Amino acid sequence: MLESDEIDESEGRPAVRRSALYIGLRNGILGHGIDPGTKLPEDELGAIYSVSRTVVRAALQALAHDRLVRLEPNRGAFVAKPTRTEAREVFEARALVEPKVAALAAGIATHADVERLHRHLEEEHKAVRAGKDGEAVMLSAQFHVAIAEIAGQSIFTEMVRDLCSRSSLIISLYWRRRDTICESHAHHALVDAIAKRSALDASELMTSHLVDLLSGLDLSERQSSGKKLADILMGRSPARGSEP
Amino acid sequence: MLESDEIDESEGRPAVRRSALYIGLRNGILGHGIDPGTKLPEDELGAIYSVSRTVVRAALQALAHDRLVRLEPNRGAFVAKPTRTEAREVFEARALVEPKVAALAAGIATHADVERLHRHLEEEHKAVRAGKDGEAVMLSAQFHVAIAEIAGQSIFTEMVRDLCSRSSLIISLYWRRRDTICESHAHHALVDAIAKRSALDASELMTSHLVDLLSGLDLSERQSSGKKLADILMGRSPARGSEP
DNA sequence: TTGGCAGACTTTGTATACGAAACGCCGATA
DNA sequence: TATCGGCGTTTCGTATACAAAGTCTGCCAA
Repeated sequence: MLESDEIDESEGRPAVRRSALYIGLRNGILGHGIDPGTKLPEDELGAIYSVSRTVVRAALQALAHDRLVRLEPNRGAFVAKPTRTEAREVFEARALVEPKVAALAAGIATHADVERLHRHLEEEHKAVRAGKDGEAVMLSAQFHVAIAEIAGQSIFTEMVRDLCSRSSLIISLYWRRRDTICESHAHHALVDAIAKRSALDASELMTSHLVDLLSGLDLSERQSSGKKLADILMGRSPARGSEP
Repeated sequence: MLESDEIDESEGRPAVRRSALYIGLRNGILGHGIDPGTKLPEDELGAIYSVSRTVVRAALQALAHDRLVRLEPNRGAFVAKPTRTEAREVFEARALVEPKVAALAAGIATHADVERLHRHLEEEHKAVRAGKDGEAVMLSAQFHVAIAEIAGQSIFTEMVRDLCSRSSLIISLYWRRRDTICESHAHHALVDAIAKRSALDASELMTSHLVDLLSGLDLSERQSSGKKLADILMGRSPARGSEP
């Protein structure tokens, strides 16, 4: 509820207009209420939110730039379906950016910042215990963004926000059953390192946390046969490993 | 002007529609035909390109997401004016991302890739010799993007593209007179390192090249008194209360 | 002369309307 | 019976129209 606002009302970007539709749709996708690949017809969305197609299109375009929806010319909008390759690339980018950001954050975090992270952790725990999986993933992403905000580098914050958004989508697609507890544990350790102002620890913990996250994903090339076939026929990414 | 297309027709992003207006405006800003801070009225742009305000708004929104224009609610669109802080952050981000990207590129560059870079270098030289300053900066940015494309990581490519766009704007704002030759020299050395498949060299050369670029900028807080004053009065914290 | 106010003008924000392209259905034909 | 082509429906793309917010100018009063 209240955190819906916090996602986008972060102090970093004052100028960009974000309609209620944008926020709602974004939370819907990130909270896994809407499956990847789902079509998002303009009329329908306009009817739901009682706005005209004009504003729907604007929101859709913004979401498309965030890579959360895919705009196909003359076809419409669909919630994005990152490929495994994209997924790997996203995590490779995170592995580069986030340890650096964590180190920066550890270097300048105030007591209030640490307090804030602790509160966030609390919420995460609550969501996990309540079994609200989608919300937990969303809060987890917000945790990473929160660290970036502490680091105080707006460009890095943007990057992390973007990458975490996509990661949420990726997780909803490629997550294989595994214990979520370990993640919360990693977050705790991270906060401790930041509280201790240990940049090195924070950096290394972030690295291993991301490796851990990635290892929880099923990014092997096979899996659902129909999808692969469709991809090949469409000409999207035919080259890499062929599946018998 | 054939390169105008190449900027945005890169193979990385097939779905996003980019109107002629978007491309034209982008090139106008990046090529320094339009000064930062300039207002971009919807009607005027629509008249120039013979399109309705609908498509103008879409292009403006896309540009805003690229941080090339700034959208002020009920005020209109202005070409962005990065602050010195933002400028520093952009280059800090580049310092993190681009050496990594250069190393990746060096690791997998084909002969054709190196050839392409050489051709690009040639164009850069031509632009510099012709005294086309704006075009030279634009080509320089494209060079960095080209390296990212060779690296073959679409997320990194996006990042570099974004950061280079902003850098063009930053350079047009904060560049202090200095020799441009050194830059071309750095690019040459970079290509050589990539041709030799030396990831370490490429990484280090990129780092020093970026440091060099940054040192060519005047990012000190004072500088031209008039502009500074205007900045303070306009952007920072306008004295809310009435003047005694 | 200066400060404040009210009006018109300009520019943006949103809605609606119309044209175009794509998809699906159905019948005709080999 | 399977395939191909035409037609209708649906949805998107663009233009235009109207409403709201902001800005500027000119006037009046202190």
